[in-house]
Amino acid sequence: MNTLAEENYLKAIYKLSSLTESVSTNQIAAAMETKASSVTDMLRKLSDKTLINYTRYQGVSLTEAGEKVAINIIRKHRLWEYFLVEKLNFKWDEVHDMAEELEHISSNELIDRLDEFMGFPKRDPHGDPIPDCNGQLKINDLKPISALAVSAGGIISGVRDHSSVFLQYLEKQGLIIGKKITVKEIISYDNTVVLQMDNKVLQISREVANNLLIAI
Amino acid sequence: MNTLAEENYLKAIYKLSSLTESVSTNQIAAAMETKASSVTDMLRKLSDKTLINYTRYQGVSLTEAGEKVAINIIRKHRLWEYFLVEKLNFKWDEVHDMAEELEHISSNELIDRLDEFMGFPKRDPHGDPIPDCNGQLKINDLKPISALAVSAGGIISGVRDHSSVFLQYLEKQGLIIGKKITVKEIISYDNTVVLQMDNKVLQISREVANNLLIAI
DNA sequence: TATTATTTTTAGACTTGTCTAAAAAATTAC
DNA sequence: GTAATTTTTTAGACAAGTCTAAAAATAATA
Ligand SMILES: [Mn+2]
Ligand SMILES: [Mn+2]
Ligand SMILES: [Mn+2]
Ligand SMILES: [Mn+2]
Repeated sequence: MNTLAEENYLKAIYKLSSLTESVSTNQIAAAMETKASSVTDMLRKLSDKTLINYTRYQGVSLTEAGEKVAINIIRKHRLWEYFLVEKLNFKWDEVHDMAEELEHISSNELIDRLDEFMGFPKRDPHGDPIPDCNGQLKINDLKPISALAVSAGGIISGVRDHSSVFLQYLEKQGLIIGKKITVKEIISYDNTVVLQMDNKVLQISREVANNLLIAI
Repeated sequence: MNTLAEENYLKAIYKLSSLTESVSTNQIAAAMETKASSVTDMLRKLSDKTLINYTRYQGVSLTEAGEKVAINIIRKHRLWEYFLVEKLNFKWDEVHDMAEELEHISSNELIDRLDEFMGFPKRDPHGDPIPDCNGQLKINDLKPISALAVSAGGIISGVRDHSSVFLQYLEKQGLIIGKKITVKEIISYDNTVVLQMDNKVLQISREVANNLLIAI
């Protein structure tokens, strides 16, 4: 159907589309760690397959067909991540690269059975929603800790940064999904956030507060 | 490490090596459903990487490094097949193409954990032995029903032909792994084999008897 | 052994996906 | 509103893997 490279481009465009309506060549190049000229070549190909809307110099958006493909890749990625963590006992910072390969296994029957085998999980290990087999995706209902006022709180439910270093840092601090936190204070000098969690008090930087999501 | 194409060639050469010591270009081309000229190109590449012993016009054999890679691919293929049948409830004639993709997922840590998750199975759904994580592979101890004399018998333990049509035929006849059979008669005209299984008597052709393996 | 026939390799071309360097278009600055 | 800057596209090249057609080596045959 679609090549591995095509699928990766569609996924990248889909993710960038949540930020801005129209996605630029350079944005895609940065996200995929490739050159703008390579992106242009691929955009023409995806346009020929009517997976994207593209006119030269005008940026791109996914067509309905393209969005369907992208969501399916994301479904596979997140289900495989769930499998790796829940069934094979990997840690949440170890699974991304494996899922990056597994998401390209073509069979939809396989992924639907895997979904069933795991009891139709709703979120991946990083708190991201898993699209169902019809491509329905729960809208994002999480917000960063940095959006909370003093004395507000909630349950840690996701991350915005998926890098190993960040995930390992969170785990070391005990800031894992499911934990309840309350904002005790926001230090005005540098926006450091002081949190209450269990019976501990801990400080996190503005940067961390921006990338740690809670359900309220 | 190695590309998908390289891995597929190494696996094909490994399998052909069990029949003849040295493998020819045309044998590989037939097995991979490709052209001899394509094979020659790839042989030079594999030779440069010292994964095969190759001198022009002389046929090829795997080096130790090449054999290690091949066995690892086969390990992955068979473990994924086992997973698909035992955990996701696929039938034994449905899993080959999916395993053909999954065998190229690179992580060895993943496959070792999958192995552990399933309780270190010894054979795949077709009765083929699964190499362990050190590349140790049980030697083939099965033989075709066609090698049995009248009144001899054994337990159905594997197949030589992995095609869907053959596997579906076997299932329809109830000739599945684990069943005990006895040879009642061999019809001399065309070598049809008359079998006793449970309380039934059934006839299979020479062709089928050649491709159905038993442990004695 | 000389002549066929078969197998294997080379030569040259094509596709996919990538790159660098240069040109063209769109933005931003003055 | 022209000039400088940034963004995007084109031109041309390369590696991987494949193909067809032709040449070279090996094997079979008479
Ligand atoms: Mn991931
Ligand atoms: Mn994730
Ligand atoms: Mn198989
Ligand atoms: Mn098998």
